[in-house]
Amino acid sequence: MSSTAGLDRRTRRRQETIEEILEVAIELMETEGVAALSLSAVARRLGMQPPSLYQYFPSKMAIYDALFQRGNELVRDAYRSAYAEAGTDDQLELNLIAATAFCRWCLEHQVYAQLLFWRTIPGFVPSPEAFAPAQESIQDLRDWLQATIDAGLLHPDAAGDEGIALYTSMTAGLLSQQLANEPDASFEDGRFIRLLPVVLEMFYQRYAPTRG
Amino acid sequence: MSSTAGLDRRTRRRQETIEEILEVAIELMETEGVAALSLSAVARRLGMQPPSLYQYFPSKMAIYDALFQRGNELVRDAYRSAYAEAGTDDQLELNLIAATAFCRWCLEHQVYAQLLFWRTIPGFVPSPEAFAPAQESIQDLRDWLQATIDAGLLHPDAAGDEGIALYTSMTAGLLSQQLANEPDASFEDGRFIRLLPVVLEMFYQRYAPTRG
DNA sequence: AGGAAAACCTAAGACCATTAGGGAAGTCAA
DNA sequence: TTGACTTCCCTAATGGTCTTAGGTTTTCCT
Repeated sequence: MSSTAGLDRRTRRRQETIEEILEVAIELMETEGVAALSLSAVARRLGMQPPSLYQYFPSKMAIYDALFQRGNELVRDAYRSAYAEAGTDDQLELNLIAATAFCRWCLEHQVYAQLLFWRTIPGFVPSPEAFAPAQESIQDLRDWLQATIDAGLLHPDAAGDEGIALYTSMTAGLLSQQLANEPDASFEDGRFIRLLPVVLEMFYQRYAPTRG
Repeated sequence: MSSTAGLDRRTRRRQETIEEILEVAIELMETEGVAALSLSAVARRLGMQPPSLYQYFPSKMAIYDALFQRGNELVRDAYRSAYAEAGTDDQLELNLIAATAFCRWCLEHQVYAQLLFWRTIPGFVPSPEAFAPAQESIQDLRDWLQATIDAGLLHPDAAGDEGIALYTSMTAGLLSQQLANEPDASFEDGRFIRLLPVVLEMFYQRYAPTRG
């Protein structure tokens, strides 16, 4: 027992350090810019020497990768809990609630959003593991659209490839414009992001159940 | 005359060097990534020492700024000539032609697109001069939408702030998704960008002239 | 041809990521 | 408790980055 307890303690401390590194990395990216992350600055803030970080991550890209995965998990958790806690059975309203939670999270975590959806870090390619939760999110969206179709509120094409591409493009477009042109606006006041209900409405119009 | 001719020659050579620097910078960004631009690499390819570049640009950010301005001018020229050369009077078709030219140019000049629409270079803020042509483009869009309204094909709200925000967000969304997820696809095959006529159609639906 | 200006250089400072290798501390088994 | 092993963190060093300072060479006009 004591042997595993010791091991646990060690791995727990290690895990804590890893968390700290990621946390500091996010903070620095918030002030300096996502692509301007400096391992030296991270080490400095942790009271370490830069090479010590290599005990925890094999490279700077590995830190980006860990954050990519974490961000995907966090945003997924965010919209899933919003969805789960919604007090309604209206599938259309549920979609809006989930989309709102998703976009709100992105605005409140712009560093993650940049990492996840723009992928502009030179040389960074997310690993399959890090990418997995993103595919989960796509599947969630597909499931919800399918549920909306099953409820007779959308045309079956809405959950097809074109529907998904349209849905993600329209929401990503609002986010993209908001982040690039008015990053400091709130979710409510943002000139672009406040159009989220509008674009969903447009999507519903295009995939109205009676269509075709 | 010879005095001004000599001066011209000198300034012309200088201008040529500036062009070369910008050209090489774009090429390097295409292969290495936009944020990974290295002045040393630019100098190397030009057969110069890095400090010599400071004769032409006061900083790396100034190069980004020049490219930001140039990109805005180039994309503006691209959609304007497509618009001018279109052999139709149908305002809706003209809009599609201009939007297509715009998006196609962005796909063919992804480095510029990243610089112009995502603005993820840490520390880079475009100067007012560099930003001016971008505002011109917004004005062009507004003018065209207004022309479409005047032709009785759109509701007056289409050229309002919400209309513009919607229009730019929807096209930017397609571009954003295409660039991030499928950057190598052609304009015709791109899973996202090929939906451009679809989103324009949705826009027309929302701002149908009979609405309200 | 002389003088000014532009173009380019070297040297240096202050950063950066990363590798190599060593020492100190914690942990485990005997 | 002691010896061994692992983890953690360090210093030193390599080779890269942007940028400034200051000097030299080339170009050009009078």
